[in-house]
Amino acid sequence: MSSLSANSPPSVNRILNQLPPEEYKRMSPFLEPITLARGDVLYYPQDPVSHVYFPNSGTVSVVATFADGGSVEVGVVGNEGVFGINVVLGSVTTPHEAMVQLPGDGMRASSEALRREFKQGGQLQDLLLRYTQAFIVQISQTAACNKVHPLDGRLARWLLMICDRAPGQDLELTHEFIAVMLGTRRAGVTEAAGRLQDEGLIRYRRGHVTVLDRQGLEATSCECYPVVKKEFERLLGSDGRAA
Amino acid sequence: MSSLSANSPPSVNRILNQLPPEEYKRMSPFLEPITLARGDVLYYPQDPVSHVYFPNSGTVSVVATFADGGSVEVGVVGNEGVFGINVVLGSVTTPHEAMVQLPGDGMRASSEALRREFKQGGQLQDLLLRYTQAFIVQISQTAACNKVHPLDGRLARWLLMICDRAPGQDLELTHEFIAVMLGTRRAGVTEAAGRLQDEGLIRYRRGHVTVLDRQGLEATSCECYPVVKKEFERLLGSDGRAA
DNA sequence: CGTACAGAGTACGCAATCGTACCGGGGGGG
DNA sequence: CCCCCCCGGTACGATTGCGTACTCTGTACG
Repeated sequence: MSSLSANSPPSVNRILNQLPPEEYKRMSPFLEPITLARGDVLYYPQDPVSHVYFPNSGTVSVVATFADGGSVEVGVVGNEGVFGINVVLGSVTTPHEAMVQLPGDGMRASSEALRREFKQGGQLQDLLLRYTQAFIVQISQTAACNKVHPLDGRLARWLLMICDRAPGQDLELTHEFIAVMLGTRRAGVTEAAGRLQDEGLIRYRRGHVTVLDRQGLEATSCECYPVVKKEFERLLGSDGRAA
Repeated sequence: MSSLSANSPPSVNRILNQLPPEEYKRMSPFLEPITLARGDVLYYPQDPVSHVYFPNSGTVSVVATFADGGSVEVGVVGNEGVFGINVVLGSVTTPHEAMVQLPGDGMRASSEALRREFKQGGQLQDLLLRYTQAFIVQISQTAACNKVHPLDGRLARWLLMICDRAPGQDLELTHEFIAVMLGTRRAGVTEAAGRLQDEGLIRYRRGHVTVLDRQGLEATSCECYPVVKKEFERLLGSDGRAA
């Protein structure tokens, strides 16, 4: 696995990992380890964001929620990034929700500490801004994708994105949960996932999805997957993981 | 019209307008006036962005394009913002296209000059980052909206967003053009626009759309319009325009 | 060992939108 | 002045996905 490449040991947050020693030292008093448990809601819409999260493993979904109870994922954060950039951009709240999708762990920093360090203008600023740009591309592509691409391709793309941010090929996911993320019916996911399984690309059973044929999935996925992946690699360094 | 409010004279870019005099003075040698003509493409996907655009009037659409020729708008920039933030975030290219939707004018700065001034960490940095956050919210909400909201509501929302950034109520827009922005069929826009017209909310004729009943449009629009608008007002100041 | 329940399979009619195509009118250019 | 073409109205079947609802089956728990 390329996950052992120098740039990105597995289970280490890649932004923190790329900080020069002295910057990391400055920040470390304000960093505390945390665990991310499945389904944890880090923030509800309009909640003040008191801490910024740097996952080491697991994934966090950024989700837009609607008055009628509907919801759609707009972005995913794994160990390649950070949740809470809004605080360095100038706002302690966002209208979106952040919830843990795949469990894992990570570090978090208080918003004030991070903002203070950001203002220093060092490497951290640079990394956070580059990540912001990559994240914007991810959201933008999702916006377009949600409109024009049919479910099968979007499901394949979503599984790949999650898989890129997960330690193995086996993902603990239910159709129900995937449906919430993709903004469709649970039954719709069952149908689409069934088709992917028939083609031998994935296998699933009661709350588990296993990726069997990564290349096949990429072929089924809509073109949005490579677009975003390439941008992440270009902006945050390519090492085959979480890109 | 509230467009005469102190913070935001009509036809002045609100980011440049909020700069302290000395910062504006530092930048002014690198600013040049430009006109934005309908249909101009400021940048094609993957083109290096040599200049950052600050519209005074008119609107610029950020559009995602697909291999099959399809396209969807992911965001709009008017005099409340800037096109090209990606260069200060760390990348001279984006995978998206920027095209002029409503003609107007504005200023542009060379990417290097802007990046240099941004690094100074003054008010410009603050303004650009806050705008970035607002823009992220706009894109995110669009991502979700594109998936779950029917065309009528999305069309109403889109017209309101454009109207907020236009000097008057009369917009030079064809159904064809709107269809490209919303990522639907031209015929679909004709049908939806017909319904809005039947309800007396808008009137249109050969390339012109006039907003007759703003409040009615807001009532028909999906909930995404107020969500984004409030964020823009909160982050960039409220003056009733371009928010 | 039994039961309760979450997760998944499936089916039905329906609504929205698609892709396409053809038509008519208005207005600008030759 | 006329013609052409851009713009908009409309129609058609096809498709995708929705809402709902009923069923079945692992599996966790008592």
